[in-house]
Amino acid sequence: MANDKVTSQQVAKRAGVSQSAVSRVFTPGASASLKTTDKVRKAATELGYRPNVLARSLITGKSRMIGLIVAYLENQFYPEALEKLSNALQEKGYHVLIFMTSQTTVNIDTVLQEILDYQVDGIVLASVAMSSDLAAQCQMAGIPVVLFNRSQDDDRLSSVTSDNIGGGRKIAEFLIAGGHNKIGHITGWEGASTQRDREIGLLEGLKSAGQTLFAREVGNFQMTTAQEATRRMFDVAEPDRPDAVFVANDHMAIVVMDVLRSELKLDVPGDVSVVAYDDVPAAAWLAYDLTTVRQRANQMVAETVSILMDQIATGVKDSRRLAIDGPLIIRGSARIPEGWKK
Amino acid sequence: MANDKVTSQQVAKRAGVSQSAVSRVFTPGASASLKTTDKVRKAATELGYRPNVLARSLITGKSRMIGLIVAYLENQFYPEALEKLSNALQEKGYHVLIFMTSQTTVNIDTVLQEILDYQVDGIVLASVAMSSDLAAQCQMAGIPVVLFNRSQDDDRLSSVTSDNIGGGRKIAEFLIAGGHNKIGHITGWEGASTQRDREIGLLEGLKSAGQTLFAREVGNFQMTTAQEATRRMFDVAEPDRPDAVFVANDHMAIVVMDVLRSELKLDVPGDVSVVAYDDVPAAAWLAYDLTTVRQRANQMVAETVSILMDQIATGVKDSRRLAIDGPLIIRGSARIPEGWKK
DNA sequence: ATGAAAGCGCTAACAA
DNA sequence: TTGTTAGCGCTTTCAT
Repeated sequence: MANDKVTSQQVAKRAGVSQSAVSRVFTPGASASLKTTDKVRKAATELGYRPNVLARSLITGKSRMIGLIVAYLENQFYPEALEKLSNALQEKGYHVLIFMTSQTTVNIDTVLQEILDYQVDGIVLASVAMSSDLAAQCQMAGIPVVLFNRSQDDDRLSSVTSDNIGGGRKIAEFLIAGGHNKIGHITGWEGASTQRDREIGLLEGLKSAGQTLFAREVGNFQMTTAQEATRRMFDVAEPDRPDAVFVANDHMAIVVMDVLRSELKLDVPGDVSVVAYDDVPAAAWLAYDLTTVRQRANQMVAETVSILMDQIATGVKDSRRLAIDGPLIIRGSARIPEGWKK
Repeated sequence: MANDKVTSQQVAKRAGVSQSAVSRVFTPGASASLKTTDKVRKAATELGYRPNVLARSLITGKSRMIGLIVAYLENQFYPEALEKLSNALQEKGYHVLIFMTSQTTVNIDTVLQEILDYQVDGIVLASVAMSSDLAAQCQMAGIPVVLFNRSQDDDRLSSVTSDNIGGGRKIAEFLIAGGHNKIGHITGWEGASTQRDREIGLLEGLKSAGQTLFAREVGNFQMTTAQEATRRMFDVAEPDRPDAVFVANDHMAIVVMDVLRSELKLDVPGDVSVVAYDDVPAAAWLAYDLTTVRQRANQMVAETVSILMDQIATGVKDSRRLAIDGPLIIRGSARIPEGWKK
């Protein structure tokens, strides 16, 4: 019966060795004879002993915990990323300590402080607005920070995003090739780097073709806001109505399509093409069948973990900033240009 | 500049007091004069000192971490619950340490052991198949365990679920009142208590009306499996085709509706009524507009936290097993009986 | 109310 | 390879 609170001391006594011998057996790079190892392991399993990670952390200075700060899990992209991140870290012997910074929470810096109290070995900041440069301070204090799906002008911080500018441009090219010339944009939260970059790419693409943005409304990455934005943009006389719209993420695109079809009786893609960003699972659901730019969550997570592990191992020296290219996934929500390579 | 690794020792020196005085100032129930408190707080902020939670844990035996074991985050119900759980615990000064037990993971007991190594103050097991009675051992060893959205015959363990039997019965009654007499069931994973109970309720309800289950296929709570199940159940000649189906959760119902409509060209609810369980956000999306039994995530989380806090405070004495009633949310995926009270 | 001292469970020198 | 010793940063008696 595995009782809690079995100490290495007790195991030592039972195995007839010193307490440090027990420690060595359970410490990866330590030396112990086969004989001792056997005795200790035997006693340990009999007593149900397992090392106390916290006590170990106190002395090694490594907690083997990574703090994750995330604002909301409603957008499917985040739970997906969290799942992959947690799995990837578990494989390396790390675990994720979660901190939500939802509406109710006072502010992010408070949360960052709290997370530091736990002596985490690294921090992942997912889609969070950072008021201060506290994160940069962490980085400087030697604790690795990586911005996930978000970047910042401050290049002291590492970040992993998709190639949002490239993605925006791909969308513009696709829409233009499809013969659209009244292209609208429903934006995310304008304070987000992802929003900024996606729009930059979109505008660049339009400009190359001699077009400009036909309409623009702010959706804030929120469903309700996007809903109203859609009405403002599309509940107008035909000539003023966009024939295509780039919605800044899939999460909003769902409700955009709902409003377009159920409320305004517009056909997608007959009357208006809808293209979005992320390729969350729901984008593939047939009722939406959304053409969208894929964010390679697997790769983004892998890079995030890689940065973290490198910086933990060798110390925080410099920052890496990655923008991972993602393909446009062609589905049925937007008109497909003649002979377009899938 | 808040440097890491500022100790209470350093603060003490700067404030001109003893190290224990510093500790007292940062320990809730301790006594310190206003004068000392001021001096200490001042020195602390100047140095950027914050207590090391891990060191504190070592002595108090409380880590203020709750371990969450969860299998997959794809079903929206879980990220939603996780978000609420994390928020609720944060308010009480606790934080969630996540452990995924996805396909790749060896087995749950290993994970449970790992989580115990971190000295968590409590464990939430969400929708996980437990092979052994290790969880019961934890409970006995004094560490609170609560099964979330899952129960078990072993009543040593606390659990919080929705009233799955009642929910299943509500669905039967609703479908029967709607005039259906060929009711099918696409099940979840048959090893799950939620599945078992929902089906028990369904069968009870059918029996009361003198009906029996018209068709049954296993969906395993997985989209791909549910897809095949739907084909087997509905790709048949009309007389053998159910006129209604209870899908064991919303997550599967999405794909069931997709197959029904896009692949088999059946109208929902014209040709077949679809009812499910959970009321995840996607159930309300107009393209699905799913009639479903709501699981009150807020309340389930609140109860989970309450059990945890009680048991942490007073010790694990007995177990509580809660089944929270949830309403049937009537939407458009199923025929609505004449004069049905919404 | 405060300081000195002990010790939570462990790792990491240091000798032997 | 092993035991002894000294802490990691903190809380908590115990005196004062």
